[in-house]
Amino acid sequence: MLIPRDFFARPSVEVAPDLLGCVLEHETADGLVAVELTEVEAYAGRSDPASHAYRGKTQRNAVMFGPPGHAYVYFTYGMHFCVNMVCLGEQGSASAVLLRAGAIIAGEDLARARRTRSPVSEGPVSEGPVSKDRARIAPRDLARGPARLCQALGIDRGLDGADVCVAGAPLRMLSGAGNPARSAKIATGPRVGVSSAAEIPWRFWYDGDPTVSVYRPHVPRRPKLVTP
DNA sequence: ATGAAGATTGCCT
DNA sequence: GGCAATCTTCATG
Repeated sequence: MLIPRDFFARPSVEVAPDLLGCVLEHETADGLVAVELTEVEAYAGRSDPASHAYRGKTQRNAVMFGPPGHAYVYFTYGMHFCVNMVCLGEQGSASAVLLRAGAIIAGEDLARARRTRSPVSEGPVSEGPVSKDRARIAPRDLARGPARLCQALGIDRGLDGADVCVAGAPLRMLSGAGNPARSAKIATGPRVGVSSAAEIPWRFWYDGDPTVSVYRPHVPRRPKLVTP
């Protein structure tokens, strides 16, 4: 079932755990890919130093300041896209939930084809360079990580601002099967690297699920070496 | 105008 | 475990 907009009209920390088990579908000319969410992370917006919205509204994050139930897609590291669900749009809170990982439940072949191309290649799946031999990606790794999830679903900046609460829209969010056994195994934890509000559990995931991304501490790159 | 850092990933040793 | 790839955004001069 399509998720009603009211679902997203709450603080992101409340929405995040409820998104686990929900299904994000993207339908294109190439076909349909559906992902059941297994890991998400909440961002509080203006009050959150780690949020893109912390320093106010810009062209890039404008969608976060809009109504809930829309996708905020951003480009990072020169090659990756990540997708968020905008929550509580009113009051300029600009909160959102980052979709970090999921399990492919439909369109696995298409997802694998997309994941086999170079990260930022545009256009039809039938084109674009195939990088080395990534043809045999394990199913659990197809959408394991925020950028991988976007690539598997074929999400790019063109979907920034897309409404996921409209039936028949290319990108839509469906409610999950409501598996109680699974819901009971939701793990939470603080985000690493953010000192403020560390007491709030920002990350939510299905404990033990193989598609949950592995934590890799962020290492700032050393400054570019200047040649004399 | 210019530069540094980034809600990451894949490949290298 | 380390580092390159690659470019947009934001802050500063």
